[in-house]
Amino acid sequence: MATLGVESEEEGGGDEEEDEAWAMELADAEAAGGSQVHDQVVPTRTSSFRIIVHVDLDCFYAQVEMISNPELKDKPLGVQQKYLVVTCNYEARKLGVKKLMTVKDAKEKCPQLVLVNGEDLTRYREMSYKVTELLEEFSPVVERLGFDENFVDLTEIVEKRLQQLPSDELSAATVSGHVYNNQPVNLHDVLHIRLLVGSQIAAEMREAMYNQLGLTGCAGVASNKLLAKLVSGVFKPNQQTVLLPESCQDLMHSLNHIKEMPGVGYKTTKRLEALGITSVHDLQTFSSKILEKELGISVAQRIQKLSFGEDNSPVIPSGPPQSFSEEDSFKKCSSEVEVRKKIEELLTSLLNRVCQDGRKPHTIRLIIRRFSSGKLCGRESRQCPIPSHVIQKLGTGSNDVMTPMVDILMKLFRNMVNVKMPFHLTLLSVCFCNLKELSSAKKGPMDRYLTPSLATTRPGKRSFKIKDTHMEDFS
DNA sequence: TGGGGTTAT
DNA sequence: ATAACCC
Repeated sequence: MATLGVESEEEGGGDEEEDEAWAMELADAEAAGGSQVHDQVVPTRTSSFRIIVHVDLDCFYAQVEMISNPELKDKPLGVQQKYLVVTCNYEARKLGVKKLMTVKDAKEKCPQLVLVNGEDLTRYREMSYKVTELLEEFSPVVERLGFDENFVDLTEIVEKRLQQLPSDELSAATVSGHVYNNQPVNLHDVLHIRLLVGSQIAAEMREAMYNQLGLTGCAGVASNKLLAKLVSGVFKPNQQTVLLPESCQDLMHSLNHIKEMPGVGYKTTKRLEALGITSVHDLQTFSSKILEKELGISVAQRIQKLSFGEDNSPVIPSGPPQSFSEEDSFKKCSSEVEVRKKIEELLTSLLNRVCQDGRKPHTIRLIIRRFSSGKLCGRESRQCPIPSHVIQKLGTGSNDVMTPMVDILMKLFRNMVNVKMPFHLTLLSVCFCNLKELSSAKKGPMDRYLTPSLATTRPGKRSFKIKDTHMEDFS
């Protein structure tokens, strides 16, 4: 349990109280201090100040494409999905192409634009996990955000490096990359020193990414995830920036609109605007009570703290994915025959992926989007458990697992859509989730005998706090 | 407007 | 099962 630089000690104290103290510290960034309780030294963290790095690859899909085909390197390149240029390299950006521009607009802006199709994510996904695995070598605490971003909690390795560093070398310590605001580093300030060491590790990470994978990216180093993420984007392609605590408010106020705050999405932005809140300063100074009544206590308290640059959310190791899904969107799909055909395509790719992963999904889900329906993003889904005899066949490759799966999905489909009435779909997606290490036989005491020591819940994921309720197959 | 992902309710 | 968030 000794993460985050806690000197764990076993004084025969109750585990339960230790867990409480631990959870408290996670929840409250200010709860530091060498509190002495009952003449027993409670894990005294020097401070609860963490060192977090956010690593953000430059135009990731475009980079992968340029590695696949080096002839694209010096040309303006866009990656296309359906009618959209989802990302593009910096050559293309110079010529006015933006992310998520329609192909039509992009070609108008930049007739020389070279387009490659990026609807198949396989190579991007594979490269993405190579990056995460490389970062995990520095510290196992790596959280993925999409395919091209990772957070790493550097607190522990920074401590280790400082302990190994002779004091005469400390005065020669230098920051790697930019310092936000050009703020001077104070070598007598322990927090500055720790961030500075963090910046050096960030530089090593970027070097390793380039040398081993050929990828460039940005990094931001700060005391929490929010700040690390915001500061990583300050100097943009292939550079890094560290934020010193004194410049935190400057960074927050550099945002021109609350919608630029990670954690404040489309819906919340609209509701905040309705309250007259548009800037970070507006949000900081708005009545907490009214905000809580308007957005609910949870969202209100979280985003208002975010507006001050406060974020106590831990870096949660992502581990292997929780789900695998494949989508296809189209102008029109309106017959059962077409639906079955699309489902078979999606399933073919998914079965390959699930087979490679090794774990077994115990739940399958079908997602659709109907035409028009006014709603943006109006999706509907149905899910059900995968029958155990089908699960068993999953790894074995040869047997026909396709047919029973398609049958299940078509039943889910008919449960959602009345096929006797006309319908018009614009998207189909299939998702495998509820992944388990082994297809555990039904249940009962024998199970523990046959598959010893294989926990069904993921280690690392909220391992504290959850009391380990033993849940049996639910979906 | 894509093709993915996550957690909370 | 949906809704919010992230890329």
